[in-house]
Amino acid sequence: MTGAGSALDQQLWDLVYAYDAAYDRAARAAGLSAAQACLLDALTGGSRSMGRLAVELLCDASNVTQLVTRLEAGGLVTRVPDPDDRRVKQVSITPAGRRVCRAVQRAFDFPSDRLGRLTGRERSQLSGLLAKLLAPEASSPS
Amino acid sequence: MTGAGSALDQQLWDLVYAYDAAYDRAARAAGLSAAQACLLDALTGGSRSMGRLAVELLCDASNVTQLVTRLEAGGLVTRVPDPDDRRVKQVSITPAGRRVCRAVQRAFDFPSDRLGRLTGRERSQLSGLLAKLLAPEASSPS
DNA sequence: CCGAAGAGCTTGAGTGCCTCAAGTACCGGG
DNA sequence: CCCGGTACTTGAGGCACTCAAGCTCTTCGG
Repeated sequence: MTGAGSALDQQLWDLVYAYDAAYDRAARAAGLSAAQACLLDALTGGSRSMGRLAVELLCDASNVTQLVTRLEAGGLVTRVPDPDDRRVKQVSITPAGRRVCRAVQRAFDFPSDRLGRLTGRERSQLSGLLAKLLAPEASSPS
Repeated sequence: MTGAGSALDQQLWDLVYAYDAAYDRAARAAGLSAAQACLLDALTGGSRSMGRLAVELLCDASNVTQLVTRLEAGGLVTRVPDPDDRRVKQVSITPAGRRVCRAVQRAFDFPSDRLGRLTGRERSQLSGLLAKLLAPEASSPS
């Protein structure tokens, strides 16, 4: 009725909705926004330049500037000029930032809680199905 | 390494991310924000009061006021005082609103595209798994 | 019938995310 | 040395969202 509409569509919507809400709650519980939590998480793998963060987070460079400014004000990241190329700023997570990041992960119990309801067999089934859903577009040949 | 971290966790994240992005693109292609598209979609089932919308969309009443104001300015919804209780405003979708809403649904090809990759058997498997994930908390007994 | 309590919506102030357009500082090649 | 391009920042502006106040209207007790 509503359009495309099988029950599966609805389930998918519900899942995404619940997931988003849970992530937002987890971030907020640690005093961050979802965007800030994402940025911080991206830094757990090591320093990144502003530009690289913009690419990874799929957003504008000036947006990264603002996010980093806020996080830096909170002492969660540092932003230092790269000696090799002084145009570049290297952003790193601080120990405090790492703590907060872990707090977010701990508070984000949605995946473990929910996936924990499945048996090992079900999990691998789900993984296979998701892989099929997520596979890159098999685009038409030239 | 990153934390909780199985491949399944990552797949779930990727799915949600792709889903969100697709919805946002679909809404934007129709000239709406995601929030506006949600509100419009909620109205396809019939008129709703402002308060009811706030409950359904899980947000503040004053937020609804603003969203409706914008949509009304675009001629996509109407807001008329309820004759039975003149405190209440009934919000309804207009024909133009319905058209835009359908445009969003048409542009939001993510679920049909992706779910369309599965066989009927796989879809019902997935549906079963999602039902398990989405089931309300089986809270502990007294 | 009146006045107080409360419901429903709006307004105003404030925050954050996000984008685009300009601007600044710096690299590298001619 | 100058010029084009790169990396980041700044400024302006839009939208989503929240909280506190305010307004209108209903309801209920006296």
